[in-house]
Amino acid sequence: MEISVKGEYALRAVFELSRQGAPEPVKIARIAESQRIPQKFLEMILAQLKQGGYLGSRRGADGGYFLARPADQITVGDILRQIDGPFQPNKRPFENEPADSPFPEMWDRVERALSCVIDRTTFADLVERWKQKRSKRVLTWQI
Amino acid sequence: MEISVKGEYALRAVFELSRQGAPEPVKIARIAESQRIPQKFLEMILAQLKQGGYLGSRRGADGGYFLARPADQITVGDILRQIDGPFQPNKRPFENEPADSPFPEMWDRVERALSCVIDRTTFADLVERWKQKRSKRVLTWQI
DNA sequence: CGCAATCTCTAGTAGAATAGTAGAGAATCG
DNA sequence: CGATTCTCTACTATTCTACTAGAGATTGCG
Repeated sequence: MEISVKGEYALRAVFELSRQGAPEPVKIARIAESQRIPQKFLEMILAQLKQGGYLGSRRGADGGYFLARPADQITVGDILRQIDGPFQPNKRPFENEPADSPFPEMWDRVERALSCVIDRTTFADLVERWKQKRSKRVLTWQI
Repeated sequence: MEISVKGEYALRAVFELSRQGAPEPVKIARIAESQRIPQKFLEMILAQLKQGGYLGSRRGADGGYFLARPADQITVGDILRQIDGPFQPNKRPFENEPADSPFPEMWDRVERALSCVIDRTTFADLVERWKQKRSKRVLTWQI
């Protein structure tokens, strides 16, 4: 019942790209710096996200990574599953469990409850909430 | 985003004790056999659950483990947290994250969604569902 | 009491996963 | 060309997971 650091990094990286909004590529080094992620580790993560079809990239002087589709079409669940693998606690260790075990049903409930959050939260949502929070902070700061 | 095998074993063990209903202690060996859990591993798990106040035990000839409180007052969440530790993906790696990060709020939502299932499901519920399932099976079997 | 059954406590361990690091290679742009 | 940046392969220290081994402490019974 843990989210890996790698998964968390991946979310932050995609959030960073979503926040820019611009279609220009962002360099790994900049993402790493602004989100405080070890750069070499981030390289692996971004490659994995590209391979999943969520990011695109360009090499060379003005290269970098960018979203492969709009931020409102990428969910938190997409990214977590791409990085940490599927979340299915149910069909794991017990091959020969009795057919009337009450646990698979419960795991289904858990999965659905979780899905309601992570598969419905897009990065556009996250950016919007972030903007709202920031504007509040600026307001109170001004008073 | 995984449940450990140890956690799953713990759930099955407590379910086994709840199913009996009887206040007589059940031997480790029997729980291990009927739920197909390595006995020595189960010993550690049961000790941990006792230490958490969920189980009681008695040594000697007719010894064994038993529920320390009624099955409708032990939840799946209780057991999972006792074995696998608390589920809080939020306050983990980023000490110096910006105050306007949108992630802590999202992790709160996740935690609440999860809690709605695991902290509301008691072992009495599980036993009841199991009985229902079993009676259905018997019925169709009889037709 | 003596003894068998059972829980309890300490220690160890093989293998996998996590969270990285290092460094050379390939593409892109001016 | 050559500087910049992504890309690919390989390596590694540390921790975690899922166990196992064996001696010790309690309890109930005859």
